[in-house]
Order: sequence, then structure tokens, then C-alpha cells
Amino acid sequence: MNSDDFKNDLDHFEQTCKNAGLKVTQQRMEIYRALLESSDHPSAETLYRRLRDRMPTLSLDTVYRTLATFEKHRLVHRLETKESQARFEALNVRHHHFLCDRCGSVFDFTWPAFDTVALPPTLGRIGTIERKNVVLHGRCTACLAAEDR
Amino acid sequence: MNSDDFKNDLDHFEQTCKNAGLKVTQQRMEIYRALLESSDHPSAETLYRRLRDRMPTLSLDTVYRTLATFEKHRLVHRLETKESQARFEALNVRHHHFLCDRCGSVFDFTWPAFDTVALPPTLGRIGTIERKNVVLHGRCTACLAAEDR
DNA sequence: CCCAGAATTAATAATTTTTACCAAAACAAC
DNA sequence: GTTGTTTTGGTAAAAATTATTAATTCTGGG
Repeated sequence: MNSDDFKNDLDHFEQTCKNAGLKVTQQRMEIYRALLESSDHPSAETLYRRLRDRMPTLSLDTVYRTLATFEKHRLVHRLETKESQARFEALNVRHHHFLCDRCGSVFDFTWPAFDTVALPPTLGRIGTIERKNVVLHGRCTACLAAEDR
Repeated sequence: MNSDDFKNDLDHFEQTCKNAGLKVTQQRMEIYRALLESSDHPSAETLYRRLRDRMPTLSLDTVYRTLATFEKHRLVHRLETKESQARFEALNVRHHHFLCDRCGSVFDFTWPAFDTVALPPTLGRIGTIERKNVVLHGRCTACLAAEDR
């Protein structure tokens, strides 16, 4: 992500907060920024540890509470994983997920061809679709390399 | 699922247990059967409640332990959801999931057209793929009907 | 610049989910 | 039958998440 995008995201964040009547506090800013800067879809705990350097007084409670607030206002997205700890990502470009079954890492990717495939007709009876996501499972390159030793 | 398929699944279950050196106990049988009979991807707690009628002495501990054992031997599959409680399904035909964002229900569907789409080339750098799954989000018909009132 | 209201903090605790422990009993498989 | 695995019951612990309360801090709007 280049610095312009970054600035835009932070602007969008401020705007969304204001629209929703949310105050733009230091903590909310930093938590959102940390999510933008992270590509590893951190959990609340991870974010907390990551931010304590910059913000020694930050409380874990605030991280959980803030993430829940963000989620409610669609600023962040809670990932679906099998792990016990929930993972989050800042909500920007549409993408899909690759999950490494060994180390649990999550990688993003885009797949334009997928978006054009017609959905199976049976879905009409199931419900209305608002989001389509692909989840791939496998081994990430790092784990593959580690296993070859 | 017709009763032949069902029998086949139970046979496959017994065979897999034996291959893995797992004893075919009453509890394991019933837990697996309950999963085969369920289309709602129940959690450990739900399975426990569901089975207590037939098996009053079953313990929750056993359900968790057994599901973990099954998962290790690839007899069941732990679903990825945002919910706190993990959900399980018996592992048979390949399918995708529709999640209702309102009531949390999970519906299965197949999508042959999806399976033929070429993956984006960028994935080569990420890792090797073992499973591809689509997760759709939306409102199930029941929730849509309820909202129209 | 000030004020009201919102948000955070600290410290603790409760809840929920999941897993673990033990000794005793049950039971599947050979 | 014997053996070794598994379940049970009861309890407990760990991990993840949410809540409480009062005091303090800070944002946003005037």
C-alpha cells in the first residue's frame, strides 16, 4: 500500500467515525492504523501487544471494545477461521483468503475470474447473497520450505 | 441422503477407525451418526444436547475429545465461522457454504462451475492449495421472510 | 477556550468455550 | 478372557471474551 492510499484510508476512517457519531480518539486511530499497517490479520491480543510500545496505557479491554465497535460500523471485518482467537482486517479492497493449515497464516489474494462465474441456481432457494468469498487451504511457501529440511 | 449412502458412510467410518487403530465405540458411532444425520453443522454443545436423549451417560468431555479425534483422522471437518462455538460436519461430498449473517445458519451447496475456474497465477508464490471453498454471506429465506413482517 | 458527553482506564470478575485431570468402570478387539 | 483403550464423573483449569464500576481523560461542538 502506498502512502496516498494509506492517507485515504485514514481519511475514510475519520469520515466514517464522524458519520456514525463516533469520536476519533487516539486509541481508535491507533488501533485502526495498526490494522491498516498489518497484513497478517492480527487478533485482539496481537494488536494489543503490538500497540503497547506506542501506547503503554492501552488496555486489552479497549482493544476488544474498539474492535467490536469498528465491526458494528463496518470499519473492520472479523475473519472466519478455525482458530479460537478471532482475527481482524481493515476493510478495504475486496479479496479472498489463503489459509496455511500448518502455521495458520492468512494471505490475501484477488481473483477477478472468480467474480464473473455465475452462481448455481439452487441458491435462489437458500437466500440472498451479499458477499462472496473464496477460502483456500494449503501450505504456505515458508512451511513448505521448512518441511523440506 | 438415502439409506444406502448412509450405510456406506457408516461403513467408511468403521473402516477409517480400524485403519487408524481407533476402537469403534458406542459413543464414537453415535457422535458420527448424529453428524451424518444433521445438516445444520452443530457445535459440540449442540451434539451433546442432541445425544443425551439416546445416551444419558454421555459426557461433554467425550464429545469434545471425540470430535478432536475425528478431526485428526479427517473424519469430520471443523467449519470456519465467526462464531465463538466451533461447528462440525461429517466429511463426505465436496461442497461450499452459505452463511446467514442474521441467524448464523449454515447451508451447503455445490457449484460445479466454480471448480473449473483457473486459480490466479499469483498463488504460486503464496503456497500449494489443498482445498478450495467458497463462503457466501447473506440472508437466508427464513430470515428474509421474518424481516418482511 | 470551555463544557458536556463520550471514551478510556484500572482492576477485577464473570462468562463462555474448550481442554485437562484422576481413578474407576466399561468395553472393543484380538 | 485378557489387554489396553475409552468413557465416565466430577472437578478444574486455561484461554478468550465481555462486563462492571468509578475515576479520569479527552473529543467535538459551541
